[in-house]
Amino acid sequence: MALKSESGSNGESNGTVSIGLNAVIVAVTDEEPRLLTVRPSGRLRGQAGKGGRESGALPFGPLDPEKDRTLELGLTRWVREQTNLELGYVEQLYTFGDRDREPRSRSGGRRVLSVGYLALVREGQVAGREETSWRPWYEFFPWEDWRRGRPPLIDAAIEPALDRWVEGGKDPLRRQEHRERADITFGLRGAPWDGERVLERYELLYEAGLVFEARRDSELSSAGEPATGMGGRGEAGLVPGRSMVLDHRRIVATALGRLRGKIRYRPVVFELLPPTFTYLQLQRVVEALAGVRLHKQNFRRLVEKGGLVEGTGQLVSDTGGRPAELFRFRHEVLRERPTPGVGLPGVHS
Amino acid sequence: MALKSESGSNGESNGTVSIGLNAVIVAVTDEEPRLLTVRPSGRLRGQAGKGGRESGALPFGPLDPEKDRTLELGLTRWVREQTNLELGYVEQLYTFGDRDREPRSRSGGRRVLSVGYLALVREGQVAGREETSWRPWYEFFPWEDWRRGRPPLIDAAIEPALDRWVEGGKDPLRRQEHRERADITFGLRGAPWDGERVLERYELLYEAGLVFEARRDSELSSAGEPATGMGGRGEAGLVPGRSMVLDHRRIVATALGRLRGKIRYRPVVFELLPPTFTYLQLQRVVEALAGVRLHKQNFRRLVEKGGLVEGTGQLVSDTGGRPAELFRFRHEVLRERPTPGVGLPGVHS
DNA sequence: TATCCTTATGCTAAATTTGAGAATAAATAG
DNA sequence: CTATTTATTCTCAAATTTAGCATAAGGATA
Repeated sequence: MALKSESGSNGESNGTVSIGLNAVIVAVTDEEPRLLTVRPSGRLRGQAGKGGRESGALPFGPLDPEKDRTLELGLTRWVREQTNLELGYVEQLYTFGDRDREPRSRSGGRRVLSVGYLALVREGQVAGREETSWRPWYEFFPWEDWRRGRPPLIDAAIEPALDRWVEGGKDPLRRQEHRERADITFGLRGAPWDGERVLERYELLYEAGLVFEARRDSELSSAGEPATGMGGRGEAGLVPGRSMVLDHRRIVATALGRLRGKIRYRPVVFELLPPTFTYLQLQRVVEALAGVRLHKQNFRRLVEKGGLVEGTGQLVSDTGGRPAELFRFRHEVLRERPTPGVGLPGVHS
Repeated sequence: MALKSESGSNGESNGTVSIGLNAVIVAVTDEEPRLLTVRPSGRLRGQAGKGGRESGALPFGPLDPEKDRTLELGLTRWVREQTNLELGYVEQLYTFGDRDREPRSRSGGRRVLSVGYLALVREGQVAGREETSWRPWYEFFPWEDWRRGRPPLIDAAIEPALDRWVEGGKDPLRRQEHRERADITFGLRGAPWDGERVLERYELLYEAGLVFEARRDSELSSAGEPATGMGGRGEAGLVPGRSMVLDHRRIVATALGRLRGKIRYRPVVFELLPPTFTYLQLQRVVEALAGVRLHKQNFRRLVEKGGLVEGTGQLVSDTGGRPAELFRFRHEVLRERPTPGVGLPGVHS
């Protein structure tokens, strides 16, 4: 038998779907990474956050198959039209196509895929629309911010809840797997914390029914059994953290994980900084993204040795101490080093 | 004005497109990374390779919006149905949606997006269909295989061709940019070679009109001017390397780059190996993927220290020398180290 | 003004990791 | 038995990283 690809239409799909583009637009202001959110609307309004915690949504727009030559151009076009933001760095993240990503009416029976993008903009730029706001990233993922040490909510809320989830496993083998997975993703019982596993952590919490979206989705799905170990008990037993509409928090988790990985081998941080900056500014932005504090002198040495920046000779004296020199990104580094990123020196200052 | 997302349909697209899933299925046999290709068919047959060099296509299948709950399940379903292969490791690569990816008739006017996946299968497994074949990866990208040193075709064919491309730039600024880009992506004029920039290299060659696909696409597009610096001169001036249908070679380039990056921080190599293996087998697979030779003793030390494998006590004596011990992947490493990959020690044996 | 506080920047000693290869072990081919 | 081949263990020097110490240079304040 021949492969399907041998058949007439070249095998590239028969059923149709519509495509939405979602943008995770990130900026860092006041040492806080933020993302641009819009207020959820229509039948999504109030879907999340009924328990008092308000919810957000990512900006999105449809792909216009006629006008938009490429996905990325489509994205930058409607972002420009809607928010006046001119996206510099844009990177495709992932295409989300689970049928259940929108549990209720499936857009009139039509399947909706959404292509997620990560975009970085300079500090200070803001969209002027009323419905949009820059929200601190870590409001959605409080357990990801280790800049002031291990977040207390891990021991206080997450670990015990995950323990319950593990215990609730059907058979010993299942429980063993759950235990393993919980330990690895959240660095429990001596396992190390891996800053890049943002998505794994969110998905584990979802599976364990510990984030709002999980409960919302299971309540909405008329047929299916609810995910392991959760019932419709309001917000009781939920882990802290602002929820989002549909699967948007998952998309943001993907973005954060990707960005944390990327800063280490590509000079993307500079997309978030003004043209000139001090070493400390640079360090604060890296720390904000990585979610950890870094050793100042070693960070400096690493960046220096990497040839990532060059001094401008100018000094700024609003540092609260000795004036600091302003540096700028050294473009030439791109042709000198294979992986010009900011290696993260050991944590803590 | 409100964002579009405020409007009724939740903003997620209006126009419809169809979705194809493309799989880059990789195995390593005889120290050679190979990918599963199918013979191009229908109006694609003979589109590429008319100059004698035959062309290939990636296996693909449509997404069935009704049946397939998730994209990944859809992929594994039709791969299983068509090839009997049971995909273990599957990773989404990228969604390709350029309108011009298929220059001619656009599937009856309907836009086609394709979601590319990377799948790893164990050495030895092969699909039984006649129309499929495992082709060495580096036939498509001869310049990526540095295991026997810098590929001569870089100096012989690529560098001079890129020089011409650079010289053909319209203005000095353009030429400067082209020069920079050529140097960085191909490691010319003292710039280092970065094994992970596979896609950048392919795209540069495409832009410079040095791969078959570029010429094919520009000939097919009735309206547009041909890309800089190429004309319809048969295969003259093309860089060696087997071409593929549509944008499939671009997808494969994405896969190779991603895989090269990934082996360094996730233990994915083991997906390509039998359950037990010798150090040299492991090393050969890593070398095959990375496209470089590694220092044997240091590689061993690195893998050992990383706790990636554990000895089985069994020996195999078909090594041609002293018998080697068989090792297996140590699952526990996942909970011990944040980034359990095979760091690449310095090149050369 | 002298002192203290703060941040910036330079420097170093110890510990680790890496790069290159010598040395030894254990098989097979003649 | 000897040469050859691959496996495995060690060593040593060079490079990098970690964790601080020390000095510089502002502003604030007694």
